[in-house]
Amino acid sequence: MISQKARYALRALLLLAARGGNDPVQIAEIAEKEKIPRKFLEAILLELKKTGIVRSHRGRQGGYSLGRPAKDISFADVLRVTDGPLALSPCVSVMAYRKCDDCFEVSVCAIRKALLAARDATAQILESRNLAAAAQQLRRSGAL
Amino acid sequence: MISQKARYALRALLLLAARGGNDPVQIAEIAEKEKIPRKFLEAILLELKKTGIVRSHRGRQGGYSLGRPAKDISFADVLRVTDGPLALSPCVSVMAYRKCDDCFEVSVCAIRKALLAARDATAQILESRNLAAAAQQLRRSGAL
DNA sequence: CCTAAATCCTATTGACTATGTAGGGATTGG
DNA sequence: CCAATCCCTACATAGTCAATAGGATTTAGG
Repeated sequence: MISQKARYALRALLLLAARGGNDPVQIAEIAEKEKIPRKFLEAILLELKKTGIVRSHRGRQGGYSLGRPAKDISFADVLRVTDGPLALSPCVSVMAYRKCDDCFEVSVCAIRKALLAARDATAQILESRNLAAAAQQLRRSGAL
Repeated sequence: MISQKARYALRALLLLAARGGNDPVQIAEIAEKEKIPRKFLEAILLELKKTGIVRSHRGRQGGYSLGRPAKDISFADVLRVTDGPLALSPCVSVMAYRKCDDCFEVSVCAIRKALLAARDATAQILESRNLAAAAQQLRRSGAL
């Protein structure tokens, strides 16, 4: 299951994507529109900023906007920031490989082979879904 | 990421599958061979038993054996017991559907559409991998 | 029938994580 | 300058994960 943090992040980013424009949107506004606890959202946006997914503008009239075109921000990008690797095991993670603590021999691990196939399937989907497409979908269904 | 519990469960089940035979294997033996904390393994096997994945024999000369043919026990079956639904969100779970707490309208949720595709891809893989195939793989590579 | 060996069951513990809150520091537009 | 805004650190609370403890129940075999 994805975390609540991930849901909040995705909702906030979809709002930014829907705005499209370049003027920053303030935390307070996002929090209110998306019913996200303000201080928690603050922390989430800060993390997203560190990875370049969003950009911030400080001071009066400040706020957040997307760090790159919405079509270049995938669901996988976001989930990796909020929830860590997509993989079901460190030994099948592409972005953050690590041997399992109790694995005696990676190359012959039958569990690993299955989890690797699962990771590839998940990553293929989540990397192909981006904010632009999702926002457009919402627009078409009249939800925005 | 899957839980440690899931790893232990899969390893224990692979051992049972490799034995093939019908005579029960005792907790103590599985724990020692697979380096699993004995009491923890006890709890895991108990859970697996409740869902029919394994069968137990009490009393002297007791122990555990697979509850059905190894080829009919998928990785998905096991992970659902130890780690809950495969889905990344309750609203895309087939085995345990539930509306997300803060979802205003399921039918137009753009997040849901992506997570649903991810679930289908993962489930397709994990339901197709079973203990018999995994055990055979181990046998071929000389790990058993 | 008695006992040893095994599973079954409930409760508890310690460490860690998830979700949020509090308070103030740093920056910048007007 | 000052007020609005993001930035940062610390803390709180509840829940989950991994493991342990201790005994109750069942059964094979003498």
